[in-house]
Amino acid sequence: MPTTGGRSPVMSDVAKVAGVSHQTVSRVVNGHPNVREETVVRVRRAIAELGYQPNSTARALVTRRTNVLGALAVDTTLFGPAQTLAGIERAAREAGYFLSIVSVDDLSPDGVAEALDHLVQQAVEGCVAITPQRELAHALAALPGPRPLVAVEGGEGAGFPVVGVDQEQGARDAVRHLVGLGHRTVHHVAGRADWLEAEARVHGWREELLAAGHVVPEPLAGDWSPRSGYELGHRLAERRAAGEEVTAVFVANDQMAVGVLKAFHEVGLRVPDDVSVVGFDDIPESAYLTPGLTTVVQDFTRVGTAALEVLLGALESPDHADTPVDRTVPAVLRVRDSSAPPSA
Amino acid sequence: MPTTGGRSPVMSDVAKVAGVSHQTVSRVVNGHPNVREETVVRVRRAIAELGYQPNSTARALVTRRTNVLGALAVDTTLFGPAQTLAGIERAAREAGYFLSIVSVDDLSPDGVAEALDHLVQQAVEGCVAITPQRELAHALAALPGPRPLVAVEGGEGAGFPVVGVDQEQGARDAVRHLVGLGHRTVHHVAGRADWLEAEARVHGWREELLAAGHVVPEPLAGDWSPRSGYELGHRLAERRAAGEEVTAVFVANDQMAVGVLKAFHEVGLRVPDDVSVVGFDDIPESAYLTPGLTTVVQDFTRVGTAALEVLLGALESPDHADTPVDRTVPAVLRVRDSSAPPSA
DNA sequence: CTGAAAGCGCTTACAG
DNA sequence: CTGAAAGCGCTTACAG
Repeated sequence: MPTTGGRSPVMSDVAKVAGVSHQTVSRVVNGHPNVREETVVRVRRAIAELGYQPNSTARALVTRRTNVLGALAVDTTLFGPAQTLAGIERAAREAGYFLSIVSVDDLSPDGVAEALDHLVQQAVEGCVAITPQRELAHALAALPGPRPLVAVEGGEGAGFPVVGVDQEQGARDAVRHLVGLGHRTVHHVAGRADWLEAEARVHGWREELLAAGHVVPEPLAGDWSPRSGYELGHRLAERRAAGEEVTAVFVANDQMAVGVLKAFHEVGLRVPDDVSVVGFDDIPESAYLTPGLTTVVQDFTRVGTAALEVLLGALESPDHADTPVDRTVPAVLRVRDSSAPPSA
Repeated sequence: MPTTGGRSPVMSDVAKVAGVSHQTVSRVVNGHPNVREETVVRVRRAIAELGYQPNSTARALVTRRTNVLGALAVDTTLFGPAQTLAGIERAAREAGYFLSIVSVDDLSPDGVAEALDHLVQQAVEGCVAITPQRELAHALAALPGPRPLVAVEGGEGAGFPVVGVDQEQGARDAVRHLVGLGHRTVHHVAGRADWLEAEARVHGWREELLAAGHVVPEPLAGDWSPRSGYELGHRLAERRAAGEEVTAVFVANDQMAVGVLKAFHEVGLRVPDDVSVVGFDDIPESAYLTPGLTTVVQDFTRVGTAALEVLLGALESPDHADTPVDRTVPAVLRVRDSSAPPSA
């Protein structure tokens, strides 16, 4: 068996064993036509014999293509971002790309700049950014960074394509469902005020209520956490106890809905008999809460896939980078047991 | 302003502007000593002026260091793996490395081999593998792949360091808590049989029960999902209705515990009055379930950090790569409202 | 169908 | 303290 003296084999080692030049090895490795079948076989055999692995760094240097895509994630600890990231990863791998991730903990301009720099240093060919916060989306637009870039759930009009779930439509569907059940108004426990998704859901909720000719109560500002849902649930219960008409609540995510449910349970408010509750996200637990939570499903996998599709498109035809692509994934209402007509 | 005619500036462009050789630019970029202060200033200025970014690919080719670490993840959609990955990412970034992730959907030897190959192709300098399934851990040990490698929650004795939470101790603590409350036995809803963590929790549960001189009931095999918890919860309720003594249940994760809680609620079994329930993981929802779930906390962030520490150690001293550094992060019982003494 | 030459953008000795 | 030379492992024209 041929040896390379301890170091890992390079292309010319394979060439030597196969009795050809290293260019021919390169042709075989890259599947070029115009190589004699017999030569291909000989080279293949030499490759297998030596356990040769092409050096991707050397290839990248000359082709100027690193084959790596970047993902800028905000908090992969949250359900949505984690799901989306998984979808992106899978789509990237299937497209033959490597995926390098960097999460940004620090949302200050400096923090974001540093994260972007991390990606640029790595010479990613493109990047998808999960940018749910308004601040982040703006920083991204202003800063130099990897291009092309597509944003997930970021704000529109920032100069790059945006892919995301139709938050407003999802919120409207939730409210319409509740209104259709006969509720005369719907309260809202909102997500973090600095998140664009929270804003869009507030907007959809308000618009739908207005369209139905109903009163729009003051929304309660949460932070996505079960704890905030719990606290605001108690706040709503107090309002109800004080005489306000609280018969239906649209909660901006399922985790907060868990807290709302607990608060209502503690004060003896029955769901859905006394108050209906609708969430957003459809986390795995939602169907198995008591009662099963009516919610708005976001298909994060599809968002991830769509984001990568748009990115790949921009990579292939940089000129058409602003071609209109299908960037919005519909949200789907899933009715379970936590919503019902108001009791008479 | 100097131009580079459209292409991005390279080291020799900077050299020209600064009036030095490109080697001197290299010295400045890499912070080498023995460069005249005035020269440093000139070079720095030229770098800023041109917006020069060193080409990491070219550097990697000659230094043979890519500065990228790999992460092999199994299902980043699950709570634990996602958290761990986030911890690894942060630790890698702080150590100055890039992190490339590849998730493996297909657990067959071929699927795992492909995922490993993806990492090898990328010339990662090291890799951490989140390998909760027995099969995956074994495949990893048998297959060629990136080295050094550290496994998270993988099986011991596979030839590489393993970092993880002490599952068995966590399970024992949960059971001891329940037994200490006065329960004469504790039932168990287990996780997926092919997961090492599920196995370790079963083992800890059994050992503790045995140590306390109690009967060990047949465990019920779930799959981590709320749905399986729900179905098995009903199974347990039936057993109880049939006269079996079911007063305490240790559920292998919180998501299944959610399902168990729902099942018990449906048949009118009160928690903790009739049956105590203890989970595992401490997902964000757990404190806000009804009742608040007693559970075993896993510090995934710490696991991720520890994994990277071990990997970095192996990178620095390859000779001591097999030093026994199997690191174990303790699990911590968090008592809430779902566990209480058995009713008389 | 195949090989000799050049070069991708750096770093590492080696001189001076 | 600084520069000329060589080379990392590939791919891309260019010949033949």
